[in-house]
Amino acid sequence: MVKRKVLPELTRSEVAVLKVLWREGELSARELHERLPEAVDWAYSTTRTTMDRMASKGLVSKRSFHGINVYAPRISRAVGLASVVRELADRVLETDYAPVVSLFAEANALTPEEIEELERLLGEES
Amino acid sequence: MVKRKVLPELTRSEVAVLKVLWREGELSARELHERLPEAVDWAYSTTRTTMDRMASKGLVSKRSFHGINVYAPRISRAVGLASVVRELADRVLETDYAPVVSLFAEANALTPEEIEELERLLGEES
DNA sequence: AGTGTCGATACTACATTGTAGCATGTACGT
DNA sequence: ACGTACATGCTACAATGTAGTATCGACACT
Repeated sequence: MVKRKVLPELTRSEVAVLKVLWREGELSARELHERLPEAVDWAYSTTRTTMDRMASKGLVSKRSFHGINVYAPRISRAVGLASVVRELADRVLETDYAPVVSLFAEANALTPEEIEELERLLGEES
Repeated sequence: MVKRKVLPELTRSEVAVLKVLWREGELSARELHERLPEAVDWAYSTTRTTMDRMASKGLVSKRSFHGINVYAPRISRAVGLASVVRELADRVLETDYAPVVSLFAEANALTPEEIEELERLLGEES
């Protein structure tokens, strides 16, 4: 039995949000919105909608803290980035995971443990 | 004046289709459908819809040849890949274009000319 | 010649994602 | 007690993802 790897399929928007949460931890919608990179030029309400949908899907947790909602990632960086790596390697580059993992490892400053998990998640192929 | 670089924003589906067309040239919907990579697991009608929408947007040309429609790319590999590189570098990795371009150059076996154009399109930053 | 089959086309349909606005509620300063 | 700031829940609409149906022409068969 293959124990199907259920790496989530992340949209571009979801990756953008998760990246902030991985870096900063639990945040309110407003805080997250302000920390989104420049390239993500959303209206605040767009951030809100995106985060609520992500909460419905289980990608982030949502809890009320003294009246305001705070969100935290529910998938690890390794899992999230593995998903992006797989998508890129399989559908765009059609190449091995290895060089893509290297690029991500450098750019996202992954720890050795994260890199290891990432490779494990990808099925340690090549 | 900055001569706004109008690299198109390509969806994942569009990239998948373009990749086939860049490799094979002009194809009918059926031919293209059969040549899509395994990872793209569409019904034939999905391929049709996607291609027609791409034709409407000007990403591919569509002409009737002896009764059947054939499609050809309207943007070069350099332009298409530059678009993907930019998206990846800006929104996911938040890093320079250079290492990403390298990865793409290798995986997609770009010619030196294409690499050059790609870098030019990205604004030869770092 | 009439008819069934096959592939191609045009058209329609519905869910998800991208993007954003509005109405309402609550805390806080004055 | 009241206005001002945000926060929240809801609604909306366009683009994209994904796919089905109706129709039509070419060709084989009877």
